Amino acid sequence: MKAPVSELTSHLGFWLRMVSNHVSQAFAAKLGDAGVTVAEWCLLRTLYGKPPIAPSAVADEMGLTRGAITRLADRLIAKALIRRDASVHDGRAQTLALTEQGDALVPVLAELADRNDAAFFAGLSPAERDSFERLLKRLAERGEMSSIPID
Amino acid sequence: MKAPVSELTSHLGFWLRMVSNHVSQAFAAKLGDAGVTVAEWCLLRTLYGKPPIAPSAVADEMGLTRGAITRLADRLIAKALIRRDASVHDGRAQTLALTEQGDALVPVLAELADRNDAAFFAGLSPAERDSFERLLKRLAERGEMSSIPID
DNA sequence: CGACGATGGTTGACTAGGAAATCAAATTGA
DNA sequence: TCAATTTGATTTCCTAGTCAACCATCGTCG
Repeated sequence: MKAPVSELTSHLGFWLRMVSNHVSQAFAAKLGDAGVTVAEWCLLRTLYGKPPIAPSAVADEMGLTRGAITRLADRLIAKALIRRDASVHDGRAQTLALTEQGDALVPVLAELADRNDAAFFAGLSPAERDSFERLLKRLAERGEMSSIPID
Repeated sequence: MKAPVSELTSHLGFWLRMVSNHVSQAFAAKLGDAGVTVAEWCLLRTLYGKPPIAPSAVADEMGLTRGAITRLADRLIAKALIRRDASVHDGRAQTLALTEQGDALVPVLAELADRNDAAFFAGLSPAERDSFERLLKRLAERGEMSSIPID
């Protein structure tokens, strides 16, 4: 007697991904209206309220490669939302920082993020939301997850 | 007095994505050892135990475009795991079906999926896992999510 | 002091997906 | 019946990542 092959839907990971994708796609659509992608938002938010920071540090924080940060930064520079300057101390190094426009945009996008999150989890009671958050954070901690999730 | 701009980490969606990405990446690595991607696994599992099915139906089920299915199928055909045949009834239509090798591989990959899921959620008690699943399914139902989540 | 390995960043080749144009076959209707 | 529309699938072009090769500069040590 052979065990049946498990369904895709029999895994918690399946439902996790399903819900996660929908939340992100809804958020991506809202951000899209504002002319930025999710990755761009993450970079903007990462730079917000901090002194200029090295691309390599951003790469570590966001869990992307340096090459990805170079290109991501290129796009945001083209949109005049961030600035790239040569480091004073190190001829190889660069720093990334928000422009005034970028700085002004972050609160607007943060508001979108707040609303997206609220809308999606409105179906849960406060107690359920709390429980959900606790479980997610426990899984994150246990799995030693740290970098900002992009895709 | 201005409200502070919310942190990335202040959103449930952030933690959801974080955990979801780690589960998927761990699974992707395991599948990678077996020579397939997550999307390929989803397609293989979708074809398993069914009569030959149209690419367009697969696209709907998996939530990918038809173009994506064409290419995904191309890759799996190159690996001799699936077969594409012209429909008898309709000169435009094709059907996709597992080859013998594909059929034999699915249970192996399903086992990987089972183990990946079990390992990741081992940190939760049965009651917690149950609660987590219930919440995810409620969110999925409420958000009218149906297609298989790929990325 | 000067060569040489390490480090910071960029670039090229590749992968995987989406949107829209395209092609061929089927269906519809005047 | 046959022209027009619709439908199934593929293809082209674009976006956004990775990996690995590369370039320049820094720091070290002989």
